Amino acid sequence: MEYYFREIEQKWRQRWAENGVYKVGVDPARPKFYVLDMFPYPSGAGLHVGHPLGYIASDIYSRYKRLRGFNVLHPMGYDAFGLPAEQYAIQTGQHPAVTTEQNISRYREQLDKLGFSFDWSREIRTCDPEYYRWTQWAFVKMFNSCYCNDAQQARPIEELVEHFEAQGTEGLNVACGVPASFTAEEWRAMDEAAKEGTLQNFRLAYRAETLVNWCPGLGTVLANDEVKDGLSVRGGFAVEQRPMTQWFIRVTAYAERLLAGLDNLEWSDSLKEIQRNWIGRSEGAQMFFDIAGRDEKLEIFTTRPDTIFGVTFMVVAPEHEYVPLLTTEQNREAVEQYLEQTKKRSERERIAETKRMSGAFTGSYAVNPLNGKEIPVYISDYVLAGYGTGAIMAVPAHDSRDWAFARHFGIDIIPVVEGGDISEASYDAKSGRMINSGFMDGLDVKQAIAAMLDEVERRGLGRRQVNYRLRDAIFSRQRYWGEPFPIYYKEGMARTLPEERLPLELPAIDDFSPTSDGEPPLARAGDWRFDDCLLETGTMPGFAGSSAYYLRYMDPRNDGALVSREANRYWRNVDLYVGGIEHATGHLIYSRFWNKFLFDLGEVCEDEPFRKLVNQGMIQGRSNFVYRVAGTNKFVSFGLRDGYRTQEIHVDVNIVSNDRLDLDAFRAWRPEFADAEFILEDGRYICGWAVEKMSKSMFNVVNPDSIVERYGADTLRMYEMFLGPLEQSKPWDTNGIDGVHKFLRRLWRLFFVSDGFALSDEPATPAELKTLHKTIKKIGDDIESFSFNTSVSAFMICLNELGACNKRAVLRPLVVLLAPFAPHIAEELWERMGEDGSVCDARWPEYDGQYLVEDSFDYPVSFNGKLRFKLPLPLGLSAAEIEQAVRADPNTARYTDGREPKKIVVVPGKIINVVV
RNA sequence: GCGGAUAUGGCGUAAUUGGUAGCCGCGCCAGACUUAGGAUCUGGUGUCUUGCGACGUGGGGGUUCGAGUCCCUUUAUCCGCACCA
Repeated sequence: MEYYFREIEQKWRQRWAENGVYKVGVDPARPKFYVLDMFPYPSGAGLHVGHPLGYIASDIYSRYKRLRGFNVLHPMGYDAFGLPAEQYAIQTGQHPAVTTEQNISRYREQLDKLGFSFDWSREIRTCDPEYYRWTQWAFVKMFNSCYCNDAQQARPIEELVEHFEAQGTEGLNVACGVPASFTAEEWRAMDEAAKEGTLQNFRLAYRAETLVNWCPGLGTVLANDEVKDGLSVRGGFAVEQRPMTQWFIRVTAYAERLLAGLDNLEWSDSLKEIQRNWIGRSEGAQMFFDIAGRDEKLEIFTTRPDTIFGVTFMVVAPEHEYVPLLTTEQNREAVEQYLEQTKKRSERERIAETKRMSGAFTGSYAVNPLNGKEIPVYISDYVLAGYGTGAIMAVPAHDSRDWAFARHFGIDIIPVVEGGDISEASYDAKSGRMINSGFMDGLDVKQAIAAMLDEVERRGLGRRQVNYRLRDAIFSRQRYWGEPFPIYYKEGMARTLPEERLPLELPAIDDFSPTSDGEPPLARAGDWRFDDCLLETGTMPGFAGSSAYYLRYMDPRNDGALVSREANRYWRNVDLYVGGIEHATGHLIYSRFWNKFLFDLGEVCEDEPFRKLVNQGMIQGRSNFVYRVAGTNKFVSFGLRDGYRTQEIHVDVNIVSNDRLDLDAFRAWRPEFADAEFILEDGRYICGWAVEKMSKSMFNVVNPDSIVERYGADTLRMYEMFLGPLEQSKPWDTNGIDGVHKFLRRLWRLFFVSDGFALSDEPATPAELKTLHKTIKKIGDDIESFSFNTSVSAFMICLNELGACNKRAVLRPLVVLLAPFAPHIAEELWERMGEDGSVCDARWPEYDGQYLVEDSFDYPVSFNGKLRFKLPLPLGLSAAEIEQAVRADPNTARYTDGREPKKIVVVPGKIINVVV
């Protein structure tokens, strides 16, 4: 009987849904396991064949865990707020809610065809008010919290106020934007607005004016992880730096915990490394330099305090607050000209011109605190306003940027570390002996750093300091399709909505572009007010909704809490998270922050959200080409194209199979090719190919629906796994899917005898048992280690070895093994075998070690490392006995020319090596 | 520039973690059944060589009885960060 996959798959999809086979709930009697996929943004283009890769892997793992007796939570939902829907709305006037809804149904339809074991009763959408209510709720909590550095924990803002009332900033160690210092009296003397202004400096969600990434193309600000190479990640529009007042989340308060927490996570080293670099911890010193003739001091940060004797100038960022103060009358014109010039340069140009040094002398001098020398202070945009203090001490001898600057402006270059040649380039050494450095002379760089740090603190020139590259997250977007802020403004002060007013729902508007005076679209809503006060018109960024969604899945319909204590204590956190590495510096940082914050509040019981994380590789496109003979409508096959002048044209990969073009389909593809003629090789037209990004314009997008239609979901699932290691990026190549499909068909046929379903109850032979148990062990080991590609191979090997076996004793366990990979066919066979219930609830077979043990072994015998022959010997011989057998073997005499071997190396069960 | 990863037949890949390199699949070749099939089954298929055999895991060197695997060095590709002081 033929393997009629279409009917089988449809039948089981329906059955699973009707019987709620994948519904789960809290069950203290069973161990839990939480498997999560990164939920998709439902884009208009629908799913392509690359999207399900991670979902298939996580589904296999979920089903496996379930067969192993775990209560598996495996939910799915949609990250439904976002820019593309809104951009589309601006163009077409269609409400984003409408298009999003349409896209979601399309996604659901596509996902349903793939046989996932999602518990859809737990579906969530970030744009659902019942969901984003809890995003807003968390934001209010952040607004009302600060971060105590001593306790390393978020604390209620009231505690901070109490502290101010009692002792001002005295003894305060709370994360803040700019250091503040005032007494209790001064605090009490402040009016409400001043107090609020002060508190903003400490709140975990706060408003501040700083330089932000403004994207005119999108009409909104963006967080650092949303900008790449000076362009917006979404849309690729230019981004500029602009001072604006925006909402921020004080992620930096958690920098140390975000860094330390990585150590205990089962994440790939490369992903951890990306996060470590993004957090960018560096140890060094904060130091103050006197400004000649002034009371103010210039504060800098350096990781190399040891090089202080090599400092020959100072540089401050163009945006530094001291620039007006430092600029003398004679230099005013030059400085202003430079400021003008840097302002005009876009972020992109600035990045592109990193090698060109530019700057201006301010006219002021700073004093080197160690040797009292006066050194000039410059401004230059190679110093960033946003990092450290926006000012540096420049050591041209040992820093390439400082060196280039010094060369350009003719400033002294004084070496302080021995061994480099500084005439042509700086000597950026991190070790070596100190010279020209007073008390540090002769010390190694490492010792010198320690010595200098002591000296700095002893003399009160500054102190040890840790700096982070991580910035606070810009949290507002001047857009419509996002979570509204639970914030209103009264007397110029931001206030949070009372909790009972949440969710604050998005108002209906019909024009999604900014207002004529540049206000965000929400300003168009007629009644965007609370208590007669204006509500915040910005909305939250994309990462807001995805930062705690894994918690909501635990208890998705709870209207009294984000997640109940009971559900949270049971499901705890995500045991396995599968998703793309592109979220390394965005979502995966923010949700860790969000979770830690909720942990501090006692709302959740785990400090880290995702215990183990697997990054599936990206699926690239594999394009096909035809070769048109120049100036004709003739197409020459790939192998013959060298004889012609040809033009390479992308051809739809869906009308190509194994690089062989379907000629009729090609003629029908586009009118211009209707009369195409072909120059064939061996009667076929062979296409060329290349690996490219999967995109419509390259005609290399493969839709999973078409594969499911042609081969079935089970084949697609297994083939995607068979393609290669899960974590590796690879092109989608449909060549070879036949092999997997053939496997399923062959397997199917084993269960039938002359077209009728029939299994033999004969006992299995030792050889069959050996194959079976080998496979059980292999599949189990492979799933545990996410080597799904090799497990698919193992199934095929198993089938090759079994031949025409149709014994229940062998095939029944095999069906269970197969169930995670190809659930539909497994379910069908399970039913036909007369088994009770769903194969989902079967027990994973245990392998029996006795069948894996060999009784003899063909020892490869090599002479001086070269394999010469194989010697079959029974297992269990001692090394000495094996050596005896080798000496006695006539072959040995042949390869040693009759001489005694010098040495015989025996690795029992592996190899024998004879050294002659 | 800094950090991370990868490199194996015509192609995707595998290798018990230092022990017979190339499992499994695609493709290709041959055959069987058949005769419009892009179906099914069987066998073969790293390179060179008529053969014996030699060579072979990006290149070069090393450790070892033995290296795809470990060490040094180098090249190429991909990813992340990027004037981060």
